[in-house]
Amino acid sequence: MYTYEYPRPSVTVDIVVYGYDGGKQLKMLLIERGGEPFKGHWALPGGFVDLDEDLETAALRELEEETGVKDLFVEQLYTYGAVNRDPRGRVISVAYFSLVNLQDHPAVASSDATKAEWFPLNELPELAFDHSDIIKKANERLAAKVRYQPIGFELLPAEFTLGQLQQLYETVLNVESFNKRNFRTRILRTGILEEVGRQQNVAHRPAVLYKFNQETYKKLAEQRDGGVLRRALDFEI
Amino acid sequence: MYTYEYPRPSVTVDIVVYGYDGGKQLKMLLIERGGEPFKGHWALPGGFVDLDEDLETAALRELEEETGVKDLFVEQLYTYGAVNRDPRGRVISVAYFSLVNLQDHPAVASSDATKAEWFPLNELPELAFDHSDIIKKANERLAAKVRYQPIGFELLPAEFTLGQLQQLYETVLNVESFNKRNFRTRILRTGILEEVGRQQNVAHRPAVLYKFNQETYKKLAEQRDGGVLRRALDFEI
DNA sequence: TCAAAAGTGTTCAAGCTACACCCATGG
DNA sequence: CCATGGGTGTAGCTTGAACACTTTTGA
Repeated sequence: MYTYEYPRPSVTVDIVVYGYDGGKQLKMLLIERGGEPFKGHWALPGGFVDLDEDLETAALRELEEETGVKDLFVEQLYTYGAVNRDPRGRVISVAYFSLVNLQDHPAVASSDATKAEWFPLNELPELAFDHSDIIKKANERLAAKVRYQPIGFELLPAEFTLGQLQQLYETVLNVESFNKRNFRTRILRTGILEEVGRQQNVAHRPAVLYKFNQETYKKLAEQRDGGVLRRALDFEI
Repeated sequence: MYTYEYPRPSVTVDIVVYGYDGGKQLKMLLIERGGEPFKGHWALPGGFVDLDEDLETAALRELEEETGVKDLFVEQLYTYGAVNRDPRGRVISVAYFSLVNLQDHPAVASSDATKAEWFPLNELPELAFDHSDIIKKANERLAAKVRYQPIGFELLPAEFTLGQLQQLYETVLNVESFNKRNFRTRILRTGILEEVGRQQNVAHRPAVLYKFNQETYKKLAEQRDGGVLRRALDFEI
């Protein structure tokens, strides 16, 4: 038992993991809760933070314990602390956000306690706690992020075609289709893609395979953060 | 005394408040700590979250208690939870972010316990805890925010000239000077400014005074969030 | 030889940048 | 009448959007 002079909340982490398999839908990793509250409901992976581990460490640990998915980059999303968000008492949850490609992280371990599953984004079940709020915010973050960062780093396999990249963007931004010509021009102009070969055995003209050049990307990102603004003001209003 | 089956961290809030007075420097609101740890050091306003109040409520309450500043909009910034960030034990802090104009919030109450003061951003003292990390992140957020949101809503008095608005942007983005012509064109094109009069008694051609039109801004923001993208992809890299 | 997807050339309009210039006021 | 900051016209270039077209492969 642990005793304190003032009352303290519990602190948890929840992780929103998006997966992409090349199709027209992103997927999200959910678990079925094995215990109360919300037993039997689907929820985001997550759990209580140990006192001797950082928040991000806790997120990765819980994710692996509950779903078997590991070795991914997470980014903090938002912290949820409404007084009554958890029937067990005051629970403050730090939400994390991650992108993975399903080729690298297909295995979803079903431990004895929990069942884990990838759901298409437009077919999510009803969720426990305020997890649908968290997902809503994560969706907004993703849509914003895709505008200024090459999310393909994480969502696509190491080598991919421009067609796959375009399909991914159309999926994430939920648009019919970009103009192929313009998409290619813009992406290639950035210089963050590097040719690595050609497709084999496809029933059409084989596409050039590309990989992301992390170094070039970092240089460009530094320039941006260093104040070399392409436009003085954007007012993307 | 409060007893729990598992150990729990303490949870605090910290608030980064930027103030603007029309000059070439933004200011930040800091308090001098009256107790240990870091007694006598400067720090962000903040404190422990009560179990029956939301996080944002706690942030506003602590801010008013410590500095007398109230009635402002805050936005969540980031949550800091490194294991050893506080010598008192495991303390997780949810940081908030706010913009105010110093005309409306000049009074900085010095309660018996704490001293509060506005510091120019480039003359900040050494800070307690990991508060300089928090401020660094807040600065990044501010620089990003200014690109896509009219921060003048909060930082300027109700009526202002385009010259003042431009001075603000130059201050926040830390650039020498924008081209006046282009700045005016871009801002006015958005339609979020509304003429409300003219300057009086100035030793030069009196400028038109503007105010922000919140309604027009909301409409535009909804359009943007609703998917009407001005450009398909930005890659502001 | 056909279907399918990759990949290119080019036009037109919109937007950004830069520079030069005029305007109104108080001292 | 001048210093000061407000305010405007416009040329030249860059970028974005759109469309039509050619290329390469396996079946």
